[in-house]
Amino acid sequence: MPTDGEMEILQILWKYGPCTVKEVNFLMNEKKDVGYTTSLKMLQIMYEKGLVDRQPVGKGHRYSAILKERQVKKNLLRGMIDLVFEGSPMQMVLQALGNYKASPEELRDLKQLIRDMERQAKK
Amino acid sequence: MPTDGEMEILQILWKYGPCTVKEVNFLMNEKKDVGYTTSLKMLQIMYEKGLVDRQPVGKGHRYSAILKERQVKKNLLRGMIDLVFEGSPMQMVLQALGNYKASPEELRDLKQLIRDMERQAKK
DNA sequence: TCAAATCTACGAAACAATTCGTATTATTTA
DNA sequence: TAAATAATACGAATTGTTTCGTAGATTTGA
Repeated sequence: MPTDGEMEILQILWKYGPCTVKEVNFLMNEKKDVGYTTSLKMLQIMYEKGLVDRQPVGKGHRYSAILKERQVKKNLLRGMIDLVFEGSPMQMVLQALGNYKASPEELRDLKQLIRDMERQAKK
Repeated sequence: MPTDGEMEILQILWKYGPCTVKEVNFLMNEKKDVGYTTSLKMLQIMYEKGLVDRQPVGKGHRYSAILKERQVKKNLLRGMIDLVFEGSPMQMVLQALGNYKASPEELRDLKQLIRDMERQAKK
């Protein structure tokens, strides 16, 4: 499971596709100050862990995420639900949506989702 | 912000109220093997951090959570939403509820919540 | 009373995450 | 070609978490 720091890098790779260290470091610095070698080291460690792949490009490398965004987020969510919300997704959802002001579009999406869930439940 | 290990203890304190180290340790061991001194040390560190309070009871202590369950869970959720779901609660909710089979009661709660949200939106 | 148990303090080991300095090698460019 | 730049490797410092061992103090109960 990726750490928080690794998640930041994964987000970048998912959003922008395969990147060089330089690019990753540049994008990282939009959120916080990080030295080049720090970004490099993170990518190297993530490579050892099998979190990212890399292709030689010129003399350097271009790193890309291996894990699927959807899968990772699902797992992280699962972990949080188990640890914090007694294994109940619904409890988390209720918590997340309490005092959240949704836009009309979001409400529409949400209602659509509920219709889907009701259809599921009938089966 | 509590670590995962600290969360496990907080969950116990929230659920059962103020506990002695012995009680905490016993309840911890329902989930995983932990030595008594480990539980003690965690509680001591949490006490130093101000995560728990304690009252002397007999020769020992009885520890209680200081942080409010609701507030902590809200913050953890906030962190996950920012880190993983681009700051969008709705994105997380949609992810959490996709392929989740809700019970009729849960669906009822959810629909009620949406009605509340719509009323909110009108204001 | 004295042995067992209970509770606590202290410290340290083990591990992992994060950060960066320095050195090496290769490449570009002036 | 020599100097600047770029990419990498390596290692180490720092910090935090989790886990226990050991030892001291206190209480209990046989």
